[in-house]
Amino acid sequence: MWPSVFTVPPFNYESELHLETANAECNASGTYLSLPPKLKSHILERLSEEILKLKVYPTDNDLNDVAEALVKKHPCLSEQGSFNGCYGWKISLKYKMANLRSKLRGLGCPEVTINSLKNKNQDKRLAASNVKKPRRAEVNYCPQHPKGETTESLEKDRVALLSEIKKRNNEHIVKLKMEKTFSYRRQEILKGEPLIADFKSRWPALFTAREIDREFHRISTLPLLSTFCAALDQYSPRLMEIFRCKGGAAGRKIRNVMVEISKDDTIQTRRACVLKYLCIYLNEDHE
DNA sequence: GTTGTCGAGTTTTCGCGCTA
DNA sequence: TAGCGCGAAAACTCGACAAC
Repeated sequence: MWPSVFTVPPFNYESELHLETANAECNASGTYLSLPPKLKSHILERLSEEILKLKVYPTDNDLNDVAEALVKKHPCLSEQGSFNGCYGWKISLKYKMANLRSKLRGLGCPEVTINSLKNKNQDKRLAASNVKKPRRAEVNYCPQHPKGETTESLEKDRVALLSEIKKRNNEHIVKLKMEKTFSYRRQEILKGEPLIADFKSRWPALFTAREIDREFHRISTLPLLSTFCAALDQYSPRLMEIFRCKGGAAGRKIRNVMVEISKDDTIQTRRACVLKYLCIYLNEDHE
């Protein structure tokens, strides 16, 4: 997750010494540092390393955060003539990240190679078209294959999974193979954008409650069920208020089902009922 | 309609090592 | 020490799409 306040990383000894002296001079006499290219290059390099730990595609606001944090920590780096003192830094970071992505693309980093022109559909082979990047909470968006594995070897594991899933008491093996083939599955989804029915026939093992929970965890590093239930519990009182205010046929239906809670007000019943009311509220089949 | 962003490619700048 | 070539990094351009 992008931090609310970006922490500027420490630079190498030489650069820190340079900045320390320049900051002292800036505080004493208000003179800003005339930046040597080598120092600028090192600063951009270190900042881009830190940004890369969080995002391959930082937004304009993200880069603004970084630039602001930089001039806040090192006032001598403020730019005269810039409306906020760091606009030039933001632009340089933007270039730096774009060049870094080009470098990573050349090295085969999957998260950026999926957006290279040669990996786009022929009819939409345009740079800005359909750029795939992690959405909120997607930590392992497009991971690399495990060491020593290739697309071909993982395809063999996928085929093996089709028979493994049919065996009894074989959950452990299925779990291991699903774990192993995660990167392959992600790349298949992101590159191929398959239809759900096709994907389901290729990966039937994924469509079980346990494996969906695990897959969610692999992508977001969060446990799906407990995260969901915690949020459900948090919003339940407010949802109940909304349901009570609902009028019409849906309102009557909800009030009929509400009797269940009065009979057995445990946490499980309450959760089940809130989900049921939500279905009715949204005019969907709660059964 | 405007602004920002993308990948790819190009140009510019800079530093380094070598040589005379 | 100046001049040169080279490579890496930074900066820029392009033509398009996407988001607001």
